[in-house]
Amino acid sequence: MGRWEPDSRRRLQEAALALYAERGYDQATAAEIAARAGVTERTFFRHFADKREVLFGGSAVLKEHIVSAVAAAPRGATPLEAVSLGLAAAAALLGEQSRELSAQRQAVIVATPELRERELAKLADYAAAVAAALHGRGVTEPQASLAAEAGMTVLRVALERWASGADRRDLGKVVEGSMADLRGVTSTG
Amino acid sequence: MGRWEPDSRRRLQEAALALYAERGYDQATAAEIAARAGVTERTFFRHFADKREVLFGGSAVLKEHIVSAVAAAPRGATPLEAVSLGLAAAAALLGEQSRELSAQRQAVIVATPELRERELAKLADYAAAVAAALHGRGVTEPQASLAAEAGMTVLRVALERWASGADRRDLGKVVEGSMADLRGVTSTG
DNA sequence: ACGGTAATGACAGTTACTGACATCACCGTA
DNA sequence: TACGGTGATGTCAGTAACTGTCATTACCGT
Repeated sequence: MGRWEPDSRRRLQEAALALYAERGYDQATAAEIAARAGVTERTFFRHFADKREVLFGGSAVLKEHIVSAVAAAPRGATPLEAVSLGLAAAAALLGEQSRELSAQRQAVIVATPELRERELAKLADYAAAVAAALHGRGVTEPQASLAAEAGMTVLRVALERWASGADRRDLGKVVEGSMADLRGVTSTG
Repeated sequence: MGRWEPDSRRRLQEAALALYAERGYDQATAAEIAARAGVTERTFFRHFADKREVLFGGSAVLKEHIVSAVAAAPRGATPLEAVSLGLAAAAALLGEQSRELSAQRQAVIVATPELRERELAKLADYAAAVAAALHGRGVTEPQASLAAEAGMTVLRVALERWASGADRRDLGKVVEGSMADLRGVTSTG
């Protein structure tokens, strides 16, 4: 550890979310965020590749949880059932944080095109990893990619409904409901 | 029209694709693209919001085609059937261009994270418009969003398979096949 | 001939991001 | 206890994406 205040990474994340929420993403400079966190701008970019990434600091952990759950699904599970288990794991992890904080983060993302782009890219990254996990379960292309992509779509739709308050249930329940809706759409349509 | 060489927009698009393909996206500066097109850097940014957008110049037209086809689907069509008609329209439009040019463009996009992000954002934008068109057909949420998102996923997966040469059939056929795969995955899984 | 207009050029300025080097506390070890 | 290695940070210069503003110029209708 360094000799300065510890947790600079966490402080940067909190400062960024606060500033983005206060005055908007593009009105907040990296230098300002760093100053609020008590470090220099250079340190900001040592911890995060760019201004967007600071809001997605936990994505690697989330990805690992999802992939592990998919890989650990019972042998008999169908591809989409395995994906559903991954989504449940994601919901459990995301549900740990306060709904209020998640809602603030999601509000900033929804309000900022650049951040929405990044969120989509993260989900696409998860989808690729899930597809690889499905390959490991013997699922072939393009079924693996389609199941993974469909699952991430379900997660995103559910997350939006949950964070916006449109659905008051627990995130896990919202995810389950959205997955059921997807099945309904694709089986009858 | 202006008094200089016309078609500056098209020239910029061609110059950008060529330079991105030659030396990579981040090794090509906006100034270089503009110079090759015979204009100044400022003109580049008058035609395109940023360095990425120059590869997505036809997206508004494509979006219109998709939405129109969805809206014009027969009354009895299910949501996913309507979306399928939109995908067919997209495939028809994209199939007009030479497969070689499309493949070059797709190769650049696949090789560049920033461009992949933008492509995902474009597809998400199409999905939102398609969902709105489905609303106009009486489809409610979340079925409309899920059908639209699933459709755009199918389009993306099919486009990758087609442009990469993994599937030698016409784009329309590849799209149909991917849609059938999605139905298979979600009905049995 | 003339005034309006749309596209472009010219140019200064901000800011995201990078590379290179210096600095400083901590830690193991002699 | 002194000492060298290490990791995180500071400092500073530099590139390039993008923006605002104003001047310029051909075309077009009257």
